[in-house]
Amino acid sequence: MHGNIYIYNTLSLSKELFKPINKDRVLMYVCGITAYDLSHIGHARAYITFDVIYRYLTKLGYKVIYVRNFTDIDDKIIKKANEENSSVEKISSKYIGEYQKDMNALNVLTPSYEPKATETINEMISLTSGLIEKGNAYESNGDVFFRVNSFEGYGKLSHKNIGELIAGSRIPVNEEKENFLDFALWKKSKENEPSWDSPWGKGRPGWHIECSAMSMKFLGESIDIHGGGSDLIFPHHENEIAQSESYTGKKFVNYWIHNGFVNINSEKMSKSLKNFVTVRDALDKFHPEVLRLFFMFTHYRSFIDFSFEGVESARQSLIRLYQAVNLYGEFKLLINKNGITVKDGNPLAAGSVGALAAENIENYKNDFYNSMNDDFNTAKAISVIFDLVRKTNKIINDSMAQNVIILKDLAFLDDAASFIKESLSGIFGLLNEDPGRFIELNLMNLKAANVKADGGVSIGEEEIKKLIDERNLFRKNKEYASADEIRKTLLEKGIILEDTGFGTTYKITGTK
RNA sequence: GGCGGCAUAGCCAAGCGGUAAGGCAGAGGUCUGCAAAACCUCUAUACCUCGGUUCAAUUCCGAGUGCCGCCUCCA
Repeated sequence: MHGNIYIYNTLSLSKELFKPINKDRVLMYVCGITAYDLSHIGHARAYITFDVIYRYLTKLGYKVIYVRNFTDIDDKIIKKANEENSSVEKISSKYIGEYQKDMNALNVLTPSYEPKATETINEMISLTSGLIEKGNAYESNGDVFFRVNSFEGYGKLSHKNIGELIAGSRIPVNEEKENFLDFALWKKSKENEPSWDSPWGKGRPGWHIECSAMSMKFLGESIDIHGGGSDLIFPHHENEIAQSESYTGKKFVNYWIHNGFVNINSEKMSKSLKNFVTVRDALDKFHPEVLRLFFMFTHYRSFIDFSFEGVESARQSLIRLYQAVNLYGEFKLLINKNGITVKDGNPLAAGSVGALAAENIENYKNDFYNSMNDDFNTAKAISVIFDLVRKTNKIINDSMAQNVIILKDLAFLDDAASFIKESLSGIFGLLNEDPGRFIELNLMNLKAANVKADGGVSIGEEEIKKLIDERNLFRKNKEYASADEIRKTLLEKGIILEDTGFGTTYKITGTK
């Protein structure tokens, strides 16, 4: 364990010391998707946010039981099924599948449980019955509504005043309801809609009741963390509290965590504005780790503007991280080949090899964990990693220049490398690719982006290699004019040459 | 109208009482025949405005301005 965690709780609008109900275990529930369409990057941000929280708490040693549900019965799904002449079951299972593909691609870990609403109907019915018995709900012509006035704490999460809500309402009054704020726990089903038998006739569950039912079924009556997008605060989460606490008489959730929204070019992302970006589209243009890093550069509660420039910036940053890992790998290889002398002893003169030997990896670790403990401040935690990267790059460069490294620096380097790996990979879900391959692919993309990816290349690998050999012969003989001529010829065919310490490599950029 | 949030360098973004993290871009340098890549170094003297509290405010309080979200399905 690394210190105390403080979490911003929507209930109190402030950061609170995190104390799980059971000190070794965390019960966490996150509202999942309604399966009727492809997921967009807003979903990606939400689930990456909670993925990092899940990974981090697990890393700290907590046994985290994480539930993330699927809403597979709902008005929108029914509408979509009708439009496509399909069935609710087919539509929901299709989009659940698509969602899982997206989450896997984004390296979002699978929660402990992923229940579907339709698998929890019995629990919802008994919850609803119980609420009627207690006087917190009433049946009205086949529908069952929650009586908002029966729950004293209504509004405590969204910090709303019920009286003002009524005053400001423009919603047409539903005649079946006693009060316009009352919300449906059970809906009488219409013709050709999926339905289940209930004490109130055939019907289907309302939306809010499912999360209470699933949360209680898998995690119990009181849990530690409940999360979701900030748009769910009202009315969804407010309603969950009302029905759950009325039913159990216990506090439903101790810490409410809500992530901020994703905007597109400073505008709210919405279907009516047609500025939706699906996860699919984003992954088409960017590596999943780039997207993860992009989100983690901003605190999870802030809104984030999704722009090409922003993600591009994150991509360059990720390359820098991979370059550092790569540099370290090459350096270790050099040491193994005895290209660098490892010597014991004290740091040499200030400013040269060993001047950094006093660095202690623990300082960086503490900074990192303190940042994460402060309401999961990934942006700050990442800055610590970048500091470390600069430090290790410098040590390696200095050592390579003098072909010598002292033991203390080497030890620091090894510790730093494993810490970078464990934090970025384990907690942030990054750096899971082979560094060399990642760098090559991404630098290639960078160039290709300026030319058009489909540029025709009218030259084979054999010929390229032959020309490279010819050119290197010219270079060896210092006949640079001829050497440059070959480079130019290849460039015209869409091939860029790069002379590295390991020989000449080439990249295909296309010619258009 | 009610509730909540945000305003920090060219761009993005942390910090939130003791004098400005990090990333991208940019500029120098190292390396290289040249180039590319990489690495290093540098890059904020009114932190939206005006008041107030304080020895000290970007950081707290008040007012203002400008954005944004929720109040209706929504991650």
